Amino acid sequence: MKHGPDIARIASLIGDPARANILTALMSGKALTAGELATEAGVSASTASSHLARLVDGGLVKEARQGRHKYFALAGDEVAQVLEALMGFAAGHGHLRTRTGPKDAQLRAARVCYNHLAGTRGIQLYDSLLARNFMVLDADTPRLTEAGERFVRELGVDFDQLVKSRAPLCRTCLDWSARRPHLAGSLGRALLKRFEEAGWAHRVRDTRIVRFSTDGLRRFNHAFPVSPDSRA
Amino acid sequence: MKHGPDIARIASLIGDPARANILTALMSGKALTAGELATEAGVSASTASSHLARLVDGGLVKEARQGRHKYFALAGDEVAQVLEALMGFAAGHGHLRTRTGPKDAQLRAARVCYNHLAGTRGIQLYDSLLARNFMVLDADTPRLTEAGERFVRELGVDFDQLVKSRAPLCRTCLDWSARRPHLAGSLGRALLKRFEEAGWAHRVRDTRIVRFSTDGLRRFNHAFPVSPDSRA
DNA sequence: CGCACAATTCGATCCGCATCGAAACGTTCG
DNA sequence: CGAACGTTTCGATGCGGATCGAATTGTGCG
Repeated sequence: MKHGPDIARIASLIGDPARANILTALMSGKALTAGELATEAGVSASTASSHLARLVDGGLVKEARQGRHKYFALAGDEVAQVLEALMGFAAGHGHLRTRTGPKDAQLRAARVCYNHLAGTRGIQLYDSLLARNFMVLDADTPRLTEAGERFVRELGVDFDQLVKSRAPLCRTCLDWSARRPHLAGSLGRALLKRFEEAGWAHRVRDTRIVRFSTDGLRRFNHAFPVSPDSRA
Repeated sequence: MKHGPDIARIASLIGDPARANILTALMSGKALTAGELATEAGVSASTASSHLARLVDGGLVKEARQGRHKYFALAGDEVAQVLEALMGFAAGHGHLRTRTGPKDAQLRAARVCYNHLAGTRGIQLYDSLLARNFMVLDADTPRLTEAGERFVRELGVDFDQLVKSRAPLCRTCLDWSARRPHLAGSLGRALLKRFEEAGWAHRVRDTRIVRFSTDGLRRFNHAFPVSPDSRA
């Protein structure tokens, strides 16, 4: 009866409201302290501590002590993927959203998925790279072509640095609202960082929203064009 | 604090061992009766009934009364995707597999993911369609080209029937063991059905394993060739 | 019509665990 | 060293919900 892996164990970890709030908060990609997570989840410090211990034990969250605080972050891209998958389903089939505020529109447009760009802009980036053969899917996970390497170098990404770290360069991640893949992996991270450095966009404090400036958006559209019919 | 959708609600539904077993059983794609699911989950009939009611209420499972039994099935492809995502993570980070039996190897090779082909063979199929431009990713979800349409017609798929139903033709689904996309959607379903009809493969009773005959595998490899280096 | 079987409802039980406050521990800073 | 603060441990409390058996409803078959 019990073939597949122990899915109940980790689902029940996500299943508690307090822990779910913690994980959702960590989707911002930033490492947060135990105290911050406690207020974020709306529970006392002690309960939050207990929850965090369990999350770490379950492999969902990584901890790093720094002075007298302890910082927590998601254990990896894979955890973010699971959470996005859950959000994707819950968004459609959950009891209809209380009220779709303006925040939701912004989240759908561009947001950070753990540490890379997701939402409409994230999909645009992914599609554009594929359409112009800067990235191909032929055999393995998405793979950057030589032309693609030149391209990201021109954008100002420190490519040598990326290659040095062993982490996988390209990865796909399923999108939250539209059910479409976008670019994760260390390249996804690096690109988002680059956009921020270049002043194209900045994260809105305490949210996962990524706001593009009008000028930054123009440059982004120029760098990552898509065929007109797939514009969202 | 509480932006994103209600992920805790549905995660907690999956989080109970009995319900997780039920859902895993339903990943076979077959509709099962309440009684079968009860024994499968290892609980009494009454508790299973209660669980099933909750799963239906949560939108994870669909029910269909037929005579004096009630058949249950997963509510849709999206649910299967969430479950596969969870399995993918749990497989890696769960307490190391009790013992990797021969069944696991077969599951990794070829299995049914709700209703389409997954595992090494599923990935092979997906990659092959892309590599030969029978399918392209350019803008929207993967899309069958004209050449691809001819190709699947030659394989004996009733394509007109597929187009008539409104269900999306192509969809990607993240793989369980290797973290790679494979083909879901109505075309994915139809292809798996075709393989079974043609005698290339058959499902092993009461499992998600798909076993190819030696001759069937030869034909499959011929129909869906891949570049040698990506053979798994 | 009445028996057999599938599924559900009901009531009762019981365990897990989320939660908190207070106290203990560790670190930083004055 | 001592005070302030962040974090964790401990003990106690209470609630939700998983579970079962028995009784009930509903369906098919003889």
